[in-house]
Amino acid sequence: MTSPEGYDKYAFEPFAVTVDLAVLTLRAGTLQVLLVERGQEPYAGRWALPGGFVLPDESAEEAAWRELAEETGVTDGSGLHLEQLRTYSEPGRDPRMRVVTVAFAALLPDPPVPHGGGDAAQAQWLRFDAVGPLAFDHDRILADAHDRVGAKLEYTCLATAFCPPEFTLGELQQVYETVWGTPLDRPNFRRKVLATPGFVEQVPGAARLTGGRGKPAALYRAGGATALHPPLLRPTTEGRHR
Amino acid sequence: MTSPEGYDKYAFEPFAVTVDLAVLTLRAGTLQVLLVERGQEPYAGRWALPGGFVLPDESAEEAAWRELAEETGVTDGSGLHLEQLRTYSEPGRDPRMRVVTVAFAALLPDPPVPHGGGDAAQAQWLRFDAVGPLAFDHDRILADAHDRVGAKLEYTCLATAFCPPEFTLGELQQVYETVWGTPLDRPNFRRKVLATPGFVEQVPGAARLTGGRGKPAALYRAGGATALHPPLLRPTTEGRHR
DNA sequence: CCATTTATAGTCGGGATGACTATTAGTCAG
DNA sequence: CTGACTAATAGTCATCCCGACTATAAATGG
Repeated sequence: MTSPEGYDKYAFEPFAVTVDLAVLTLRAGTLQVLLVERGQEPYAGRWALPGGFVLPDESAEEAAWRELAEETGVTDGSGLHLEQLRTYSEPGRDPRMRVVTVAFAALLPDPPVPHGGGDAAQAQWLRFDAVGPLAFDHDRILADAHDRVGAKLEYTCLATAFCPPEFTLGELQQVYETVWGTPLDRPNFRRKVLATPGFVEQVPGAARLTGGRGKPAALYRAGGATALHPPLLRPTTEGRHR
Repeated sequence: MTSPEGYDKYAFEPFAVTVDLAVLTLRAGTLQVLLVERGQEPYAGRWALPGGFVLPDESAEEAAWRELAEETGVTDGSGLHLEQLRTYSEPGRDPRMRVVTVAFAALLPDPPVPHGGGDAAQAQWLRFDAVGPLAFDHDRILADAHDRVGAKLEYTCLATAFCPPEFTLGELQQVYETVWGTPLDRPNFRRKVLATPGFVEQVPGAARLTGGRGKPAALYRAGGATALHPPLLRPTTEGRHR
């Protein structure tokens, strides 16, 4: 029997606890992931999610923020989304020893962080759809992160976490299209977003030319809302969602 | 630096890893939680979520199933929903030592499990809305479980996990009303559920009188679908969702 | 100055949903 | 037996959301 009351009477096995980060961003219209190349066995030469041990005096969340700063160089977490995904604890997931990992998903706007800011190993942005098999169970973690982000786009304002502080509705739409892998109708997307109170608010006078061509677009910033009601559902493909 | 590559070179702190279970059921039209009374400090005499250590050779999921069986006496997990919630790892959450807990939410149909089936301490069903302050951070875990279940009712078929194998639409509606704490319009609920392919399927000839009074209701069982498209949103209260 | 590109405005029909009303089929009290 | 009461089921109706589409505006580059 293993009741938590029995700390003194019953043995328990200590585990190593780590965090693993699925750091996602949108670069040049593609979804990209921050990965590090492993130098040692097991899985030497393979790509892996950045991560590390949880220190004795910090929570998994704090460890995740710390690792994120170490790998990307981000110093202020403002406008940056970090969210716990789930915990992976299969006994054999690390061949060396028993490691329980708390996985996080992090979302960054495009231009920032030239990565490798600190002493950390060379972290690299790779295209999400081009990552080969990763080390450990990181394929699974990354897939779960993608699923979660895709689902949360439907019913939260999460998409703005991929955007710089000011953005056009076209850029916001690109977030949805890229993560979901589906084209969306522009006028309908616009109508929906603007009809959701608190999703975005227009920056008064400003306008930006997306790349030079076409009519200049109005600039928006994230509004105060966090949830979308009703949700912005992706085109019906029948039966999704975990 | 705390790279996972440095197992041999860098120290890490071993943690105790536990699972905690928010076991929910619907009894007599109320949401109830399975709790155990603590006999020892800290929090002696307080109610706590059932849980225990993860054993060396099992995953957190396996530990959760084992604990669930120990506390409730359920032997087959069929028609029983167990889902990982998130992991709580704040350094001070257990005053005795560093304990990282992986929390789960479990959903059971009403009549089963007279609880305390085995050797475990006296597990008791308590009304969800009447639980006092719980031990450790279990209030938070329980609240998170309730939020999660409420949200998943909107876009999954999870509600059937609270129902016996065969149930009436009235009973299914009661699940929604009890968890959400909102009354729903009966004809509209019915229309919505029946219009969602795979949510429920009718049991051919059967009918049951809910309690004796009123017109007998047709019996249904859970269909093959897991997701609801479009979702069954709760009455607009503006701004929910985590 | 015309083709191209992108943003924005607006239209139209169908479907889902909220608010109701009506009917059916039982139990229970007298 | 009969009439209240209860609960399930059927149906109506207006509104709003949404997908599909057309049209216009404002910029660029030949």
